[in-house]
Amino acid sequence: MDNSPFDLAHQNKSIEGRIVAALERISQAFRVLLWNEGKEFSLSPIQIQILIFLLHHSDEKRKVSYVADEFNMTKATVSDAVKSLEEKGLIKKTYEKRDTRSYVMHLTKKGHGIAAKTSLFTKELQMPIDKLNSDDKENLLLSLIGIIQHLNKSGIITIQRMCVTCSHYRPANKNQEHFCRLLNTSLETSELRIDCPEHELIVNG
Amino acid sequence: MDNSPFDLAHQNKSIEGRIVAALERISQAFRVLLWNEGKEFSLSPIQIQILIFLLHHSDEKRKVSYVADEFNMTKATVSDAVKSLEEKGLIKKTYEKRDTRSYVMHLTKKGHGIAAKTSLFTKELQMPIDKLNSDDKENLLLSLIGIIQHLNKSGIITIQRMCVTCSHYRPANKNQEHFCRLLNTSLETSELRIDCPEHELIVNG
DNA sequence: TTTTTATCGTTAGGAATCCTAACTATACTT
DNA sequence: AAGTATAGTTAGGATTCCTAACGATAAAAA
Repeated sequence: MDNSPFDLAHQNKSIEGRIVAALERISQAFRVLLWNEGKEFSLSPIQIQILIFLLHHSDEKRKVSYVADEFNMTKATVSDAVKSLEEKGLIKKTYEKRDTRSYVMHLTKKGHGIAAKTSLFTKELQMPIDKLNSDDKENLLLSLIGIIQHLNKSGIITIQRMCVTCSHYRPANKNQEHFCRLLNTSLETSELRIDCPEHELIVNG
Repeated sequence: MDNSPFDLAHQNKSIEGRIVAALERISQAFRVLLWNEGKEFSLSPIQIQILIFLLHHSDEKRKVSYVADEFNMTKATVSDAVKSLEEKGLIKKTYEKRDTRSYVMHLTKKGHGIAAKTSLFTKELQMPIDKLNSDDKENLLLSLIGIIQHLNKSGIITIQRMCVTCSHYRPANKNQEHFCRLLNTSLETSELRIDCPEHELIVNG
């Protein structure tokens, strides 16, 4: 049991354990940044996240169920937050004829303004990344993509829209580049997307 | 304004923006993992985090104020969680003679057991990291350390105990290795710590 | 067509998060 | 001895986040 890859000593003393610890610290930072940003506009973290999400995603994703999956929360939780955002006049609900059970959320002018401002909440994280050299950035991105992919496979992150899980994507082999069959172009490593609007999940069958 | 490093297009289209997006996803995963883990033992995320923290840190850090700083929360929030942990019989408070205002938290046997189990909640993150090659791991660790260092400088993360902010540490230059003056040994990149018990903050002046 | 089943979102109830502000008690300063 | 700083608590409040039960609509099966 002592040399199990997951024993405590290992978690603390191995480089893998340190990387996890570092990621944990950074994820704390996100929470802090989100909280700070929230204070300025009297918004909760989830409320801000929803606003920002609406800024960048298309109608079929602007629904309670999708957002709930996106943020790994229940519909009830999202419903609460949406209610609050509506009362504050930051979003509007638009019901469609073909299915009146659900609705699409839209940012109001005011909501759009706040979303645009708060979407910069990650700038403190971006600054040190800017300073890395190109190779380090590529390695970092690839490593993180690998981690997310695994988290996705094991069901911890239910939704994502990365190239590497997309049916349009063909992976890089030796002497070969990443390729997107939808755009019909090869992709640099630095162009691999984390959140592609055209993402289509690979279906096993 | 369009070419500002922080405009929206940049955040989405640059590699830096993608790295941030990836980190954001991973930080969501931490929340999910913590929540899942919590369900098993009827513990909230912060309660688990405190238990795990107690598992690895010395007496002078096992106090409400320190833990509050560690997790970037107010003392009130920590006080609540501690109260709950005490009621559940997972920790005990030990008052010291020299200062009866504060106390040191100790894990009970039961608390220790749960802490040990829940401390493995990051194993899903560790698995994909294990698969990276050594160079990638080192680069990843270094990149993350740089990010944390910046977050620390700008006051977002108040406490950390990394080599690179320690008074015992001498940085690597060309042809030179990282060095710890306390241990009096050079350090491999893979040995750089994120949470060193001997950490002493560099004091300017 | 009618019934059943599935899906969309809401509400209700509850424990916990997380804050600010005011408070008690102890310790340190002068 | 008085004033100031620090440790932790409590109270009050908005929000998070859950589960469970609930209406309403839509899709599938009978």
